[in-house]
Amino acid sequence: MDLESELRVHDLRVTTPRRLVWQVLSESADHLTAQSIFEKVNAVDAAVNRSSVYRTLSLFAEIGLARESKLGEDEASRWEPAHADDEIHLVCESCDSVLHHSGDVVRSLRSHLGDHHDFEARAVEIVVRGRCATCGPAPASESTSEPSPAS
Amino acid sequence: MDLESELRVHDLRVTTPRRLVWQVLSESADHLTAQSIFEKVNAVDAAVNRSSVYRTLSLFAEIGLARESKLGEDEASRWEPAHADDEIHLVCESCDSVLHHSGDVVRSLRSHLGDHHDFEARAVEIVVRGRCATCGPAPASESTSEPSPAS
DNA sequence: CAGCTTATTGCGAATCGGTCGCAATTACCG
DNA sequence: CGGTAATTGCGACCGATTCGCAATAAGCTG
Repeated sequence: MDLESELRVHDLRVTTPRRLVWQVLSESADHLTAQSIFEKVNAVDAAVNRSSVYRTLSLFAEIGLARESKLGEDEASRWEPAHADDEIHLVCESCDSVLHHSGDVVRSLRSHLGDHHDFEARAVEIVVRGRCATCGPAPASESTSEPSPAS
Repeated sequence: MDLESELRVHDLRVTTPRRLVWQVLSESADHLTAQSIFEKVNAVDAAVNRSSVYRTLSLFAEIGLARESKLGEDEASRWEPAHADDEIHLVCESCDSVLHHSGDVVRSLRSHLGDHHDFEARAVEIVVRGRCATCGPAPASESTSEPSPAS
């Protein structure tokens, strides 16, 4: 996806903060916090301010380049390049990894709500917290901790 | 549900803040913010502090009396008496009402993730934003009028 | 390239939801 | 009626995010 043209389409200027934020965002596979994006950007160009990063991120969200999601029960927002809307987040509480899953859940939920409950779904947000395949199928009956707990 | 016994089961003391918070929480049908709960509680007994309300709410969440959810994209957490886990929130962006919906979505999502993806779901959170039945099935192509913003 | 206009930035202060440390209370047990 | 640990009230604190405003610079236009 081309940042420049995407910005131009919306009559927005191509600036250093925007270029850098986009670079960081699209290069990282992970779900980053605004803070860590700021740090990465700042490491490249110390002149870029935190506010600009925040402003740029919400701008990107508006024009559909980025997506914000609150994954942790408490934590700050996480950012990622925009995806298809039908993505749900699987957050592993053991290793903190975040998987994407796109199935027909969202689609069928949408139509179910529309058909039977007259509710027109616009945005569907699904976050599932649990344990991923790598961290073992079942949490030991007691110790609720990392894959290699110090017993 | 009986607050006193529920607290006693967990070796917790029955105090004024806890009694009042529970009263407010269970009497209101709505999804309240900690702030508004504090205000209501405070109106009854001005001696109750904000911190206590926060502490009480998270305590209630821990012992399964209350449930916290982030409904708005940005807003503060909302609180409600605990429900079955299989509840999803339908937030109407036109009238701001919040409906509950319990279907097998959650259940089937759980088993699907478990069966096909080795992901053991613990907590499933689904928030659907859109338009409720009352606010009209389809948003007029332009005028985003609010039929009856209420509750 | 120089000049102009105005979108965007940097800066720092402000806001806001929520948490914390600690001394004063107070619920509950005997 | 104590004794004692759980809980509270208080106020300072925190981290994420936002805001106002003057300075800067992107993108014309000539």
